[in-house]
Amino acid sequence: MDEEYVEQVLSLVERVPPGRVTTYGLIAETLRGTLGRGGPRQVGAVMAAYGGPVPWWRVVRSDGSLPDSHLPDAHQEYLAEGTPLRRSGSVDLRAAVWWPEEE
DNA sequence: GTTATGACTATGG
DNA sequence: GCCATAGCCATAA
Repeated sequence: MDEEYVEQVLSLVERVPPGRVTTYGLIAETLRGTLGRGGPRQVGAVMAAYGGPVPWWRVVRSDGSLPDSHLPDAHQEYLAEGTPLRRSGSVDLRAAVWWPEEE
């Protein structure tokens, strides 16, 4: 099944360094390069189903804002990790974005 | 095969 | 950066 896809997604999320974040689209593109399938929405679906154990707050939308429901928890983690935030509470992507390949 | 749905993205305002 | 709209990938009914 898509167990492999799930494994890859979670693996990448776990690799994100503290204080940095990545986006659904970046993960999706990386996996599309290796597995040749999936998309941002699939990554989101995987996170919704299996994202519990991993640092899901380090995965944000392409504009730096977060999924509606996670703001309170995520904000707390960002403060603890020193993730660059903007006044609105969204992440400052320009400073915090992390590309899976650069590790 | 067609529709609806979802932790999405690109584009225009 | 935020809002609305259109497009995308995969799954389910």
